[in-house]
Amino acid sequence: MPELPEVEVVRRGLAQWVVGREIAAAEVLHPRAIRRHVPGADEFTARLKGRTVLSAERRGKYLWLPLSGAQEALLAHLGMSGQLLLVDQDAPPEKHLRVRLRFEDGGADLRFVDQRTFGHVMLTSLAGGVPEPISHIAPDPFEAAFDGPEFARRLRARHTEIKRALLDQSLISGVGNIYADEALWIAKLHWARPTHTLTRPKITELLAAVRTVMAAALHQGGTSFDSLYVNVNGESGYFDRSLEVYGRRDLPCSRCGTSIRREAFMNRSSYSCPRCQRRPRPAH
DNA sequence: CGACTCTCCTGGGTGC
DNA sequence: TGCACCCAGGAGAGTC
Repeated sequence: MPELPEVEVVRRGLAQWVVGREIAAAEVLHPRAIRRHVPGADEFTARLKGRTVLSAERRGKYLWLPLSGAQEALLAHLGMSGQLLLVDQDAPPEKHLRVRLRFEDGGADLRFVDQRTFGHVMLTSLAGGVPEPISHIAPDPFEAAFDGPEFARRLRARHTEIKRALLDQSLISGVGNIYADEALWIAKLHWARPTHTLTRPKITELLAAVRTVMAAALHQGGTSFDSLYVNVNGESGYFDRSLEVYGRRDLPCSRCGTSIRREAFMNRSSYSCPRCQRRPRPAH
């Protein structure tokens, strides 16, 4: 489940191994992978041919590669299971290979492999350096453009639960289910805490927790990827060791020893410590 | 427009 | 061994 740290690891790999190379050919092996590219597969491949990758950028969980020529970029979202792999061009196709880019230099392909097909790629215009389809996404907490006081103001104006707000990419981008649970545990907040009851200092504390947990994950992930393998892999578990609550149902809280609980939340799971993270009083 | 639910998808795990 | 079922979850579409 790639969130900001995992996507940043991929971005760094792309910056090192794909930037500066000219695309020779693109191939779409599954139409769903380019479902957001409205003009379709033929147009997608035609427009990519001959373009050179200029850089590798990221906002939240989105990645994009600005291209030579018009102000356009190849935009990618990894979804749940997406991987961007650098693979020898003669290597056999992966079982879930969706899109393949070949390069003029004859070096490794860039392959988009995605088992569950929640991810996608598309070719899109850039407006002020940001892909047009993600103009509604807020900056992520590691960007200079991220405005902490504005985030606090908007959060307090909402009438919803804090975890819903953390997962809302238009308020703050890059946070997913795993790091939301981890940050809430650090800040000792229950996921159902109403946003309008949070004080500004508490929001500052929570924001610091978000940055702490993501920076720690990035530090681990950034040291574990192979130079020729740009990978986001939910099963590798390379960040699992640092998790305090996510997936730790019935295991002891490292702060107080109480068993971690799992609760249903938005058709998924939320993990928390019943003692450190007290459920808010029901609204009435 | 805000708040919320539904939906897309595949494969691993579980219970009978 | 087979099969029905559940679960993982990001984010756009749709509803009220």
